[in-house]
Amino acid sequence: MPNAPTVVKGMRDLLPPETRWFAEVEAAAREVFALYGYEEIRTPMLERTELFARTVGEETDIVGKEMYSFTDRDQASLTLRPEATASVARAYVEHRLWEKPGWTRLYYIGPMFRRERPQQGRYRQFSQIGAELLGGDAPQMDAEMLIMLARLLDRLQLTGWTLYLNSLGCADDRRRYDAALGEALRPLAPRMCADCRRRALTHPLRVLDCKRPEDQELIAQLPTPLDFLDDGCRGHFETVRRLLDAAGIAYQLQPRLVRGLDYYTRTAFEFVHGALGAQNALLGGGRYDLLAERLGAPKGAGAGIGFALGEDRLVSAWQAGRAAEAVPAAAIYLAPLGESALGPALALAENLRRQGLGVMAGDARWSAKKHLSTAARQAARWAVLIGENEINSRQAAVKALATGEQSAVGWDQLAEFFSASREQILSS
RNA sequence: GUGAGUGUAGCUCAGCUGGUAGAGCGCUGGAUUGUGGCUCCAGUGGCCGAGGGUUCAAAUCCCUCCACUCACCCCA
Repeated sequence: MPNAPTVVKGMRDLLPPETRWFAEVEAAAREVFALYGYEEIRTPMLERTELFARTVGEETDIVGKEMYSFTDRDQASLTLRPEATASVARAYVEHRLWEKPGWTRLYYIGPMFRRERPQQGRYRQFSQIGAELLGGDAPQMDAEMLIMLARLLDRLQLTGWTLYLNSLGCADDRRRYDAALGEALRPLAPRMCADCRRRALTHPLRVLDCKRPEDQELIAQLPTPLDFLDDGCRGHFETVRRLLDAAGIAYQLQPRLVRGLDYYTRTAFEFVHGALGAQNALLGGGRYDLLAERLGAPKGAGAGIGFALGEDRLVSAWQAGRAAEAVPAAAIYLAPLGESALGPALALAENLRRQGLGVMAGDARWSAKKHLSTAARQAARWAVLIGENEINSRQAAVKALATGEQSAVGWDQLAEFFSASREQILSS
């Protein structure tokens, strides 16, 4: 097929059975979120470019070079969302959600877009599952969110992850820290790698998570944000840690953990997983006490904490530890033998579906052999053959594909037959 | 944006220092007139990523481009 259109670079088709893994992950997430009182929010995939520039940060890579932006016909600059926290914060402010009683708990599931060079675990369209807990600055919120995340990963029976925890401090701390870091970096930077020398000027915090072993010794001499927490932030962080300990959530203190988005303050965290290659961040998040306020929420009402989980990465890590089992799209395979059987056969299938039984049919022109072969390879549990004999006797030929046992079942007894068999299988 | 690796059948790949294309899987049919996943047999299937160059001769050597992958960067 010459010149046939192909998928856009960095984007991919998710086919069965992979779509099934995604659906399972999403169902588990919804289930766990509900246990903590979270409800779903759906915001548009398109936002004003300005929203991301103001919240994510003008200087970040995401805003600087990774956004899919275009000018609409009315000259408005619009952008395909690179992340959803900004959108949720925007909606929180726009609909004055702080006026509702209690903290606001929202979760979302959906595609995000960043124009990066694709590689393992990194796509230009990728799905994130995230949640935001808004309306307060209590350390209890931070702990609740991390506990919920640990529960979600447990619910998915995912193992092999590590929680990294840090505190970046509040705005004042950050200012003092940035100054001190710049100071400390001046004599050391010339001895570091080219990337670090560049980062020392553009984004000093980033120097901290340089992976070059040669630079580690120098980086170890640099101050970390933890050294500059004021009493309030230190107390906040200590409480979060105490609550995690009490809940039995293991974590690693990672003073050099840095978050990429500008709006983060205080608690920052990341769950990494060993089976993900270079892009090992399974989910990341943190507190953003000023985000919503900057978008117009009254002072104090906009504080919150949130996370985003890379659904594609989660599915990939999840699948890495499981054997693929053949699951039928429908348990019953209907084999109409010949065009003349088609009418009654389809009516029968429809009757079964009315009882909640899944039925998939094969082409009436196929041979019985081809039907059985197809049924078996589609992992169906039963094949129901309807031909002239069956129509004359009003008895369907039902074959259990696992055992090969075949029996004649009256048309009216079919639904009952399958229901009974299903219970038998489930109880055995 | 930078670097490296790889492009041969629908898929996974073989094809040595140039002589004009192969396997396994898949798919179709048969062994089995209405009975399966196994087995056996047969068949189907490729402008060897694209363009140019060297040569009597290029999948193979050289150049350019394109695509994919991984890594850097950055992040979920």
